[in-house]
Amino acid sequence: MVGVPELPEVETLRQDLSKEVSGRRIKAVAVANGRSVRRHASAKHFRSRLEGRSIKSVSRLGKYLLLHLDNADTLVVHLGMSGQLLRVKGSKEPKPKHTHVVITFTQGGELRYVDPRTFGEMFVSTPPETFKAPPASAGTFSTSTGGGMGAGAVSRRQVPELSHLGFDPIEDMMSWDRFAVLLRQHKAGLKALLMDQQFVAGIGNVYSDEILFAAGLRFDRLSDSLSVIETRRLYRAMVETLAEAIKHRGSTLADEQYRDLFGEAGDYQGSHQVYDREGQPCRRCRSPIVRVRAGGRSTYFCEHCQI
DNA sequence: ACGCCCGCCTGTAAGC
DNA sequence: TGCTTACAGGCGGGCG
Repeated sequence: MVGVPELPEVETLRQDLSKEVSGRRIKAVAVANGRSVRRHASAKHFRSRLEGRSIKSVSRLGKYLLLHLDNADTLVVHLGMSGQLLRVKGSKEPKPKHTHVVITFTQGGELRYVDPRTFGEMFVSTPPETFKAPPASAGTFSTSTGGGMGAGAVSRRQVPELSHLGFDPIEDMMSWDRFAVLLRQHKAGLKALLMDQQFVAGIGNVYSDEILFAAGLRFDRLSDSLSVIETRRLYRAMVETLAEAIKHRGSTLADEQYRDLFGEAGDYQGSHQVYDREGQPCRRCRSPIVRVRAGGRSTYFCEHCQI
């Protein structure tokens, strides 16, 4: 059914990319489908921004991968619904269908971007002037939801195209009190709020359901109706569910769509409590998992365990 | 102003 | 059996 890369899948890719491509120099870039680089005026423009550059480090903001280049530019990768990033040792290996971009390194090997549904994209971002020459004195930058100065905050300033994203739940830790304030400020149903990238970045349909089950809260509870205990449960559930999924290298569902950098499946789908488990017994109370449509999306939950 | 819903896409699977 | 149709969903934009 679904194999959408969310924060845990993208973080797994980031960790592997960090080891595999940091320090590598880009020899050539081939674009087979211009739609994947649609933010650029042309594929040639995209290529020219990358060729000859080397990759310094790899970070992540929500579901976006950030490959930092040696000239302060950033190659941004978003996998959309069906994107895959694959590290291949030699160029002779057969290219999968829908291979839209191939980045070849000078020391051999290549990075392939595969995306059947083409909802994903790649683009090169240039930091704004204010970031290029940071004032030595002051860290007076503020973020939309104020998540402190974690790696997410740095990335947000460096990549203006991603300035709309909310805090990153793994990179930008915050106090429960701060989280409670944000929940009251952004009044909405809990599932809609968790999936709102401008509130918190990186959570999609699968992990929002898993987080809400872990928190014992229904998808339609209003965010300003939580008690102090419930607020803490939600924050803990969010951080711990995502961290646990990262440990298991993400979820590869029935469609096998998500694959890591080496083409391997994730391992967390077996730990899912509710997602894609309609009619199956709740692992906690044995009552059947219910599926409803909320905000146009499939929503799974336990009527007994979530209130 | 804000929330909902469409359009973008292809692969898969249910339905006739 | 084979074709058609529905569905899956991240995200941006438009409409109510």
